[in-house]
Amino acid sequence: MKKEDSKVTIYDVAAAAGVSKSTVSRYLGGRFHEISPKTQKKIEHVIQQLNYRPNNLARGLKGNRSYLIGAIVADITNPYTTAILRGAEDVCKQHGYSLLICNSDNQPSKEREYISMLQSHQIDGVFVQTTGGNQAFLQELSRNGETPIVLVDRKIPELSFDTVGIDNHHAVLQAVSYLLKQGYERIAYFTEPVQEISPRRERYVAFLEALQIENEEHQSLNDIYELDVHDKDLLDSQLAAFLADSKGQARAILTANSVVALKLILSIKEKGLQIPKDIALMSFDNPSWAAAIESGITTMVQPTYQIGSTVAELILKRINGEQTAVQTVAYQTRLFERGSTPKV
Amino acid sequence: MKKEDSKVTIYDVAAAAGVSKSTVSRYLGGRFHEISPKTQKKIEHVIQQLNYRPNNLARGLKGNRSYLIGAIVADITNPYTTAILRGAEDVCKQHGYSLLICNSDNQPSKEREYISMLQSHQIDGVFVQTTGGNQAFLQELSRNGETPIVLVDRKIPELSFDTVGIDNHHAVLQAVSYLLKQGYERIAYFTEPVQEISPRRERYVAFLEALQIENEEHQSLNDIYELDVHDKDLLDSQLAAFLADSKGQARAILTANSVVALKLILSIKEKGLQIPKDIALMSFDNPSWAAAIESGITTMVQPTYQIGSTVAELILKRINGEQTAVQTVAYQTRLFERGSTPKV
DNA sequence: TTGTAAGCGTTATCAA
DNA sequence: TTGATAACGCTTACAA
Repeated sequence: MKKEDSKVTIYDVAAAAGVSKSTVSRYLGGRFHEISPKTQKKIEHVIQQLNYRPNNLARGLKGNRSYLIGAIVADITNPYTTAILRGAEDVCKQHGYSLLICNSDNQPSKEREYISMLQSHQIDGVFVQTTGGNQAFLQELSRNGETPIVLVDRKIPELSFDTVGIDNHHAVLQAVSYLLKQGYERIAYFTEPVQEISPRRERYVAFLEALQIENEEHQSLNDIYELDVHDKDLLDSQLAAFLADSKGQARAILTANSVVALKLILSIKEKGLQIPKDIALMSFDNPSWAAAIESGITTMVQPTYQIGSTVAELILKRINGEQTAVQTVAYQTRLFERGSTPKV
Repeated sequence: MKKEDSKVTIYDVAAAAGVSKSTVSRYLGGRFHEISPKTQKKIEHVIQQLNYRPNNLARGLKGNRSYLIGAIVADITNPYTTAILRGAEDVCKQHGYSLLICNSDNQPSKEREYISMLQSHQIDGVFVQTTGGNQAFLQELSRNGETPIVLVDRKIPELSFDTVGIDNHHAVLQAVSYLLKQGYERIAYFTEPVQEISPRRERYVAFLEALQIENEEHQSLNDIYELDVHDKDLLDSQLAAFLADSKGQARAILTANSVVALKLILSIKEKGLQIPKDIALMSFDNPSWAAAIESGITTMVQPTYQIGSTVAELILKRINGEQTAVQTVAYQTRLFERGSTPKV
């Protein structure tokens, strides 16, 4: 009944079925036309009996495939991230792949360590929401192991990797245009440090451009605030500065993501102000709580699940040898209007 | 300069350094006292030069270690889950282990498939927030491969696995006692279907008990509502039922987790009611948005990060052969008072 | 201190 | 339709 030796191998199956390893291997590989129906039945039965599971390590060593895909994300506790992972996971599972998930915390050094680790595990592909600090390592990973790499959310212009994200430029234009149309005279943009992170930069640039296009009077650089979500004092003072400067105007804030939005909401409430009466608010991303705060927070929705599944599909295609040209997929966003941005 | 052959192996390093594979292997294993300083330097240099990374598949095949730990969670998009993963990840990384993350969606069939998959990957250990439907599979995994298994959040009484979670009984007593002390006459408990999921059952039982202990008048079974977070109509009608039944009383709702809380908040708002004026609210877990809704939602905080890191530590201990008795770690929770449960 | 050789569990190439 | 046998990249006796 119960095998007491710990691991049952292909050899045990072969012995029990009275055939050779090769035949069992053929069975495992699904090459049934090379096996007589009788032995096939027998092997099937023995595998059940022994509860045999092929060893992926051995399989990978021989076949140069690990059936592992790496995922390096900036912050796994961000709902944007998990939604993407969810999409990727479904596709991977469907194709027999598993996800090795790594959290870079936006630190290039951690990202680098994880790249190494993933390389050791012989991952068949990887997608990374990059800190931007490891171009050489990524390039080497891609070149040396021919490992397909897909960038999510954040581009690296210098490297030609498949990239999946949104049309940031268009999204910001749409957001600003909407806010202006709602009648806001003064619009600020609150973002995490722009640095060299592409979506942040694209949104930043687009924001400036949007104001210029839409309304000549808004050509002020001062309405962009870079903040660290962990530095509450800085956030508070920046909010205060904007409030002071826009006194008496119909004003709105656009935030670069939901984490910034949440911090800002707390700060606004602490100041005893109300959304949208005292200040309107709109945010990128569409966290679950967006509908539940005040009369709802208007958001710019990214198709996160689809981004994730597209990423996985691209990787799998490359793994399976498809040689299409490097591509960038930019999804359109959707403006979800809620109570935080009423007409003034 | 640039090796054009894709993978550089231990053999390449050996050749380039003019030594044998064994010597390089000794270097990799950190057994420096068995190598002359000169060759050590040489190997070190060559490894740098060639950018060599040991192949984990080969290493694992030989040494019977994959340096992989599996994580089967119910829902990766739940902030409770990601906080735990975050804790586990930090510990794993520190010890050279990587996390293979699997999302069961609370479906036993998916959980089962993932158990198989993880087994194939020869994971060195696994932690699972189990659906409860795969006891036989878990037991077999544990027995057959001697793979350490740790249960998170949810127990399986029949199986003797290390388990990490919170003291649900105490937490509920504490919550109910607090609400009563705040002056609420009528307290309802909203939970996802209790089924055989241990924390749900424990909280359920504790809730009944708490009412009996604290206040004889509350001995009504009717104030427990089981709902499916995807069935909005059901939730709406259950809320309506409780509201109708408790008309005129000072009333509060305790929710079993933050997902339920959020759905409930939406439903309450839709009905045009206010928190806490019309109804008080308190929830298990402490999602980031708890502070931002209305005057804040009072929560029962679980030490999620610590739960995650404890889980990983337990697994690693077992992997490293520590033979301590099976243990259950139950952390205490902390009541975080906010505006949703004022004194009446 | 170093090298040789066997073996980990597979798959793939050959013969039979 | 099957079965030997040689890899895959590494670790680990055992020799030298």
